[in-house]
Amino acid sequence: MANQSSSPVKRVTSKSEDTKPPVTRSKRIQAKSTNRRQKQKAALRRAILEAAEELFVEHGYENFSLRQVAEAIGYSPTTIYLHFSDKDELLFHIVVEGFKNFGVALQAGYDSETDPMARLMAIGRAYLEFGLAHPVHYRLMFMQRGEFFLRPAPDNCEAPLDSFTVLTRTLEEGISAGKIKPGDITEYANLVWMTIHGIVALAISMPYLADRTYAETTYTHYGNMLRQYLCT
Amino acid sequence: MANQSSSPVKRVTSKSEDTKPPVTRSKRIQAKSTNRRQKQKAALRRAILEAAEELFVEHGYENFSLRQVAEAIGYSPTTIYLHFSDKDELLFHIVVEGFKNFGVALQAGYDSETDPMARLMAIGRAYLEFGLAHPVHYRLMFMQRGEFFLRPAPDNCEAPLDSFTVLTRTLEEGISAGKIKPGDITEYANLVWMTIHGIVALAISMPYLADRTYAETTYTHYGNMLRQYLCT
DNA sequence: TTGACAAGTTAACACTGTTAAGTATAATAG
DNA sequence: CTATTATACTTAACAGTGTTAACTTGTCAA
Repeated sequence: MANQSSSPVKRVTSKSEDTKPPVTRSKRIQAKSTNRRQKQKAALRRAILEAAEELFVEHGYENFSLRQVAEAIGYSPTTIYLHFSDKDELLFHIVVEGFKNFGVALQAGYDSETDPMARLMAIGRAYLEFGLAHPVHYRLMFMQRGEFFLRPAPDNCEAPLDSFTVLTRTLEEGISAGKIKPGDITEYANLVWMTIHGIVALAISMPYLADRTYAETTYTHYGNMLRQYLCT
Repeated sequence: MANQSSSPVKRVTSKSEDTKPPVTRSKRIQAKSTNRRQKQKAALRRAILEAAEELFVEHGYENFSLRQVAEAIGYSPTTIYLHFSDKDELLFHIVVEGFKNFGVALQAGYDSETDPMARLMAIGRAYLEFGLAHPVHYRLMFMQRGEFFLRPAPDNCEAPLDSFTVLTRTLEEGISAGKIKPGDITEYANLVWMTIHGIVALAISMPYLADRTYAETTYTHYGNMLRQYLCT
């Protein structure tokens, strides 16, 4: 245990490479210390994000404040600025998280069927369900802060736009399989996206008028209309 | 000129009816005075509304403040509260004004054609143009404050919902004329509304992605799809 | 032990919507 | 003609917001 060289000869390992564990005790302590500090920092960052997510869903976009987040995690409001440049960056991370779940939901719709047109309808249904289940997220993602949509994702997260590749792929496969009329895939994707967005968006913005029942019946019409238009 | 009875006999006219001009000079002055004051009050109210409208369009929903309005009209912020109960009521009046223009635009679309299906498409086009021309209003009306949609209009203004009667009427006439497949008119109206809303809303929320060109091509598809679905 | 750096806090600025209290002026009553 | 009252409007304040600068405190390296 005390078999370590405590001689003043210091520079045993190169200073710029951390691949191998340091030799001296002080070096090891130092390494563990910085490691612990980094973990604490990451933990606090995650705590901020989780509290922000929760409070955002609870209070909505308009009534979501950094001071609430600070109070929730038991830190001073300015501490948040040590981890996020401003409120927008925090919101953007909520959006990225939302698109992650959104993409998974659409993919699950794709996976639930094998026929291209059935897949398309399943994706549409997944889209609808996501919007109705997470209205506050959906608002932020598609209605309030649309500029986030094209913003490059922070770190090895997929960009919001990537959530839609499953849609274009479905359309491609449908055309290739001869089940969907040949046509511009981007135009098709926009048509599908925008129309289903209308249903979801109005159901969210005017829940009393365009509630789930309305959304359902409209979705049925929407499905029939789309099938009639896209099917060969 | 001085031929007026200045005798102390006062109560010639009944006190509760203002239909006839008062007899004594003091009564006449009083009447004109209150009239002038009422006009001034109404003028200030209108000035507030106009300044609010302008600043709202200029700065958008998020950055629109009562203090800005007050500064624009040269009054203290609290003066606004003598004419409107709170910020929401001011916004609601902007919405009502927006729906007025919106209804006129849709009606103009209706009037521009005679065939029911052509009218439907003209209404859709008018809807699209309104949204693209007045994105800030459209946001407020359909995306940000959807709860205003069913709120009863203030005074002899038509309610927001009334703007859509032209749509249901067109569908009715189309079915009656045998040009549109029989079906539930409300469901048809919702289908038409929600899908066109999706196009407009995304064009507004993501102008860089779903710009006018995208909206145009999608609208073309939308029109064809709708025709195919609704036409007999 | 000293100096540098990191983490976090306090105080402040410029805003926001909104309310209560105060003021000056005009209309009315005696 | 004076006294009161109502009207129109303002000032000051409250509680809240995002954000910045300056300060304190603790940890580590030399």
